[in-house]
Amino acid sequence: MKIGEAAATSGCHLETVRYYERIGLLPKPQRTGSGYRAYSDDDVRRLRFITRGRELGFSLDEIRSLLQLSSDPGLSCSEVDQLARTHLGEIEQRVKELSRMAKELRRTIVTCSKDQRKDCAILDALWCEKSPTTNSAPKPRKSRAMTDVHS
Amino acid sequence: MKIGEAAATSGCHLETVRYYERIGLLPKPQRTGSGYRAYSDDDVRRLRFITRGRELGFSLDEIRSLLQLSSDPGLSCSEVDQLARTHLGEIEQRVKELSRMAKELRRTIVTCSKDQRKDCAILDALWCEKSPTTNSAPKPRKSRAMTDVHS
DNA sequence: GCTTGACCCTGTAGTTGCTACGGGGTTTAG
DNA sequence: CTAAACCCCGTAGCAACTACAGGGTCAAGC
Repeated sequence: MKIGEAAATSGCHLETVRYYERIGLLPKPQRTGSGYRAYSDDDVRRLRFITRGRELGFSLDEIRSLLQLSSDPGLSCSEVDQLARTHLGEIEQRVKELSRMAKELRRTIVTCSKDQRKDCAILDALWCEKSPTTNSAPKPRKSRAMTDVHS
Repeated sequence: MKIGEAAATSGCHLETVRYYERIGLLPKPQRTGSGYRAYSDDDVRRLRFITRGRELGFSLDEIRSLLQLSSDPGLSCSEVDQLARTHLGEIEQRVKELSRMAKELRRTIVTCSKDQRKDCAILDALWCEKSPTTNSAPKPRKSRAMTDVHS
């Protein structure tokens, strides 16, 4: 199977397949006499493993670990489980953050569309003086002025 | 105000401030006699605008638009509103995708922890033969074999 | 006066996960 | 025999930073 077909059947971009090979996620495939990549069924399965992992939001590094764990005859299911749980936690965290964002945006958009004149609630929300959560300036060392501004 | 303080009060990394200047999101600030950046209150407000925008998930390009709309005396609130609504839609989409991922992962993790032996449900899910949604191979053009594999 | 350390400067390269390009070679249908 | 469709390689680009290396500045303490 040539690269184009391998890419199509595993649902990823042709250049992505070469990229996975370049970073060592996919083994270097056989070559035809004219230098074309020739993928075995196993290669394609591995590629599908990767794309499915990506669909589930695993990073390429995590997928690398999963592949390694998978090939380990010592069968370390608990490590796989741990990796998946950690990853799930991260996704849930991200969902929470995005939901918070969405909520705030929705709120702002609603109040904005009420008064469609002079003041825009969305811009106001962005310009607002609310100080960022926790941050101290780096000890201004008795910062005497800064009067010598030029140009 | 020097860069370190400006960064701290607006809640972003010092190098990020320089980055925003480099890409033209933040105007080039005044300089002290010794070449240090000297930020005005307006500069810092603008920086805060940017960081707040980022917190709401706007891209730097979107923030650039918001800043431009904001400075427009012709007051085009509807454009701001449109941008925010589009952005909200994207965030909601992302939340949906991530929630789907999380759901599938949770399902897989649960079934995996049941049988903590030979077969790992998580790896199985990744190795599974389920073909990717919609994808046709690129017309194998009667692809005659590929028998000439070498090396 | 001199050192120490915190701060600042510039420019460049790295990160993740691709995607796109230029400039070529190969294969096969018509 | 030509044109289209496929493949090769290497490099550069994207977003949005972050992290150096290799220097300069400045105030305080000894």
